[in-house]
Amino acid sequence: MLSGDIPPNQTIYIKNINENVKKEELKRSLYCLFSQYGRILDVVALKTPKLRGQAWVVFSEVTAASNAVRQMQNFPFYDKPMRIQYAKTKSDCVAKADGTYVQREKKKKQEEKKAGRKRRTEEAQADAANGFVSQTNGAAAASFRKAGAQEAALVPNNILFIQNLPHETTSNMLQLLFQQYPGFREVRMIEAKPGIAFVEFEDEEQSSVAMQALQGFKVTPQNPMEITYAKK
DNA sequence: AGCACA
Repeated sequence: MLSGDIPPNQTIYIKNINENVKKEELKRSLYCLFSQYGRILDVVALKTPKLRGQAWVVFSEVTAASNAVRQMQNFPFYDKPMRIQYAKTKSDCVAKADGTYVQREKKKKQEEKKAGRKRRTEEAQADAANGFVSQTNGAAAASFRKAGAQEAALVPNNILFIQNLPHETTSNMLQLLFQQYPGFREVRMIEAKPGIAFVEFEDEEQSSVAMQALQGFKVTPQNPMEITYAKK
């Protein structure tokens, strides 16, 4: 296994990230890219010498992390294939949620105490969760798997590409949804290609906000919107 | 290659 002996974790660790990408943009792009696998609780990225080129994405479910590790493995992200593993330790934000969080200073002492102890239950739960098979995949990953690793990287831009719409969707319906977000310009649909649409914003900041807000929005119960950035 | 939470 590429992920080695690291047990499943609801947080994924990503390395080989293009170091030229600014921290805030990186976080936003990771959020957009991985939100198709489930609810994201946090994205951590530091640009310190030791930590640049790496990031952590914290999911609310281990299953989401497992799908992300498998399906986004080697995804060309800003021209570099992502290398994804489970994180080695629990993220602070989940420790805070489950009540096990301790301050960074106290943590040292606690490490020594629990050195002999095992964490069987936690690992067993994670393994069980890991057994599930993925069901829904977002558009970016789908086209990535079809096209293979030579596919262009997903680059944030001001135009969103919407898929999985019911065929009866009209541009007016989409406009109602997207115009509530600042910077909205227009919806474009192509008669010959039902089920998809392009939504243009003034800039990539604003398109990203709308993407995050409406990602997975269920137009019908069977039609969660799959939103990616349009190819340039 | 590199596993943190400023």
